Amino acid sequence: MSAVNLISSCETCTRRWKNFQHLTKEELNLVNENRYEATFKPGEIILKQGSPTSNALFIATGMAKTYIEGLNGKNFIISIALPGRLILGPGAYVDSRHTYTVAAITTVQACFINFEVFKQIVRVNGAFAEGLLEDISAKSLGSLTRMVNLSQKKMHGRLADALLYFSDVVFKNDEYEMILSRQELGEMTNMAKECVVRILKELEDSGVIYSDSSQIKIIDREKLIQISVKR
Amino acid sequence: MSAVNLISSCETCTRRWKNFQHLTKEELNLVNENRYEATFKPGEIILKQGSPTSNALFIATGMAKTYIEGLNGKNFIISIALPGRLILGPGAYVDSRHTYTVAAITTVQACFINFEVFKQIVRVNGAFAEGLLEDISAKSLGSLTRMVNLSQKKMHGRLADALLYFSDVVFKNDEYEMILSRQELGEMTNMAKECVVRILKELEDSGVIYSDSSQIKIIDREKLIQISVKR
DNA sequence: AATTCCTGTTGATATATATCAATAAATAGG
DNA sequence: CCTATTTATTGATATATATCAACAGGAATT
Repeated sequence: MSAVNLISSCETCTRRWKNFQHLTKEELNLVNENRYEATFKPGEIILKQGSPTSNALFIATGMAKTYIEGLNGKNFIISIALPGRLILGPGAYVDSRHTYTVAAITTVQACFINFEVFKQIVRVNGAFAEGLLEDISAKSLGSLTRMVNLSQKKMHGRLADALLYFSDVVFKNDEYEMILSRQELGEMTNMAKECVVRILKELEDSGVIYSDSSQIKIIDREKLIQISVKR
Repeated sequence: MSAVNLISSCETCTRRWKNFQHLTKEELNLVNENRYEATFKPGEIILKQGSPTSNALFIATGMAKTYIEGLNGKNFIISIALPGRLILGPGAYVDSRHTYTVAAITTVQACFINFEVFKQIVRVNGAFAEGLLEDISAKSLGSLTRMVNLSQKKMHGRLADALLYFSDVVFKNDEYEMILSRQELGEMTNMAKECVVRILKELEDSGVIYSDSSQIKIIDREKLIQISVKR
């Protein structure tokens, strides 16, 4: 972890969380004075599940995975953490513990904001509080939808969902590098890695996607959406 | 639905949401002036998924089920709605639509609070906003935990979880009336109704619970918890 | 009381999915 | 550049779970 700040201030940061727009100059300064930066190498853990929520996290550059360490050491990948997004599990307002682990996938430049300061501003700034409520609500809605999808869809549909998530949310492109291993794709879609391999191959054989071990290209998006909805 | 209010005011209501303690007398009056009551018969729909979140809901007496209407008309039961709890899906702060349907199980006396008024108070009262954040966060954390449990546990563990939920959260008693049908228990634990029947029988045969079609009694709680954790 | 319509129950079977074992390919370290 | 280690792939098999079919029992309706 580097001790030198690469970002000069929150005020001028181009990748900052959208909700910071509701802060006064003084509040933004307060945030800026109570943040620190760190750089993580691929694979390194940025936040550990169960540790105290001393900080809210933001990613300036790079990508990370957020996951819950579940039963028998089996992980459950929740999302890909991206620049500009608040990374703060619901535990912050429940048991003051991080709900999930965050681990760097690429090199990650991270920004930590003191959570007590953050929380204090939430108390006095209604618009900021509402922005946080919107953020947490969106994530909560996402969890509910995902829970239903995981429960009611078969493997093909679940994997299609994951492929579309990378295309629509993570890379905003029909062609992208698959930054997760087959094992990890399984941890995201609740399937065994062998099944991930087999279904990716099926999707390729039927002309829906192109795939080699590290690259994915969505060729027939309509069909992929159909698979996502129907199975 | 009755037009007469059975509850005289929020100020004196003994079943009100805990977070109302942070409101000033004026704010509580404002809430009270912008609420209306209604009584629902078993089976009736109180809030419909997808409809506008014009109101936050509270239950004064009775019980309801909250569920998402998922794929192919298959429902997913989220929780049992109980008196004293805020019933407001995350959609309220995302797309202004109810995320799930709420249907009465018993006769339900419900209290509707105008959501715009509610939201306005959130903006100006920091402690109330924080209380709402805690409430929403607790539900979000619950969803995440549930998602992992549904994904990683086998049928026995999932059903054990449901039985413990009724005991610990809904009835606070080791013996209770099973207010859901086998079909609905399946919609809560993601299993076919036939499997619910079979596993309930197994649990009874092995002396963990007593069960007839409408009554459940937890006989060996330790063992039930063990099944919940291990399978 | 007869009828209808649910819900619950049971056994047989089909299907989805995980696990196991073996090998191939890719990657990291020396 | 070679070796060690992880990751990907494939086929065979085991397991978990859903579906189907048939019937029983209760509650509601006529």
